[in-house]
Amino acid sequence: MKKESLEKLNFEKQARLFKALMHPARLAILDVLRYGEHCVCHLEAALGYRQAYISQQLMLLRDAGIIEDRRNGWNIFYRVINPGIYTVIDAAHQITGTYCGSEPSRQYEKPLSNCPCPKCNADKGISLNLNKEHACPPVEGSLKTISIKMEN
Amino acid sequence: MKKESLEKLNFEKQARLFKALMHPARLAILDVLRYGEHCVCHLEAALGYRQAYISQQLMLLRDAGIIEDRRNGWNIFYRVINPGIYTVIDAAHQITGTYCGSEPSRQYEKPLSNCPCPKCNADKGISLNLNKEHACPPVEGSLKTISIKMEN
DNA sequence: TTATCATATTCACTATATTGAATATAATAT
DNA sequence: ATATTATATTCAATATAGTGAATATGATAA
Repeated sequence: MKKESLEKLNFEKQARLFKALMHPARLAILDVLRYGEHCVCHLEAALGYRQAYISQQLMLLRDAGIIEDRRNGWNIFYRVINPGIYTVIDAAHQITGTYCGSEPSRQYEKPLSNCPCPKCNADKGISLNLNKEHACPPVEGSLKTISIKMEN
Repeated sequence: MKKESLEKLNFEKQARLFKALMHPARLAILDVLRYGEHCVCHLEAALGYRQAYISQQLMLLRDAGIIEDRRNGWNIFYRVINPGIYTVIDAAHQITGTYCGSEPSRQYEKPLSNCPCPKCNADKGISLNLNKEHACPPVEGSLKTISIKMEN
């Protein structure tokens, strides 16, 4: 393939990634998933969107190759495939002037009172049956991005 | 303002940034502008799009606060306001699998045979009258992004 | 098997983005 | 002034994205 058309393809690939990130609801979802997988009802409780709406946005993120899911009984847990997506998001945060210097919050990791998922009800004796391999957050700390000027 | 609605606003601000980046032609334009300002005819010659089309995309990038322009005689030179935008773009490149490890190219800094702008015709005795302050590229090397895991 | 729970999908409508064509503007040269 | 050059804007047609409402699926419990 010609170098020129290869480049155009690269820009299209990248544009598709940005297209997936260009919606506030999807950014909010990715914010909830920052420290590990969560089920749809957790996203529902955390963000206050309707279930069908969240499912639609999840479908889009899934089609874009950003998240994947696994079923565990009634619940379907979603998680980010490549934590590098938060490098992109944090770099954007630096430009828009938010999240500068301060750590993203872990607020969604705490159990939510209005969420029926096993993660939020572990203390109430509800069977968890969590797959340990996937229950671990993909990124343990927050990703901080720094820029380094390189020699040519 | 409530913390919750402030967060929603932040996501919207960020979404607008990604929206500006979600188009292949605009990514191609930003690629040309990586090492410094260029005029519209240079973008035209470099990318092969129609003039009006480029102007339209430039307007969008300008409205998004990503680029700014200055007039110099016949030519209007565009440049990136915040080079941090390339941190976002390069982080995306890492995810899509392009530009990995290899330096972005300076190909558009060389004079183009089919571009009538003063920068491309400096050797032919055409008056330059360049504003030195703006003629310098905003970023001298390429920005490489690395991720560091932080303690909580 | 039937009911229920969590989640996904489809459809239809509206809003927004893309893009070509035509035209306008602003600076310069004659 | 007028013509020319570089660039911007407007308009219109089309394509794509956003979103509510209704419905489907698939796992589990009774």
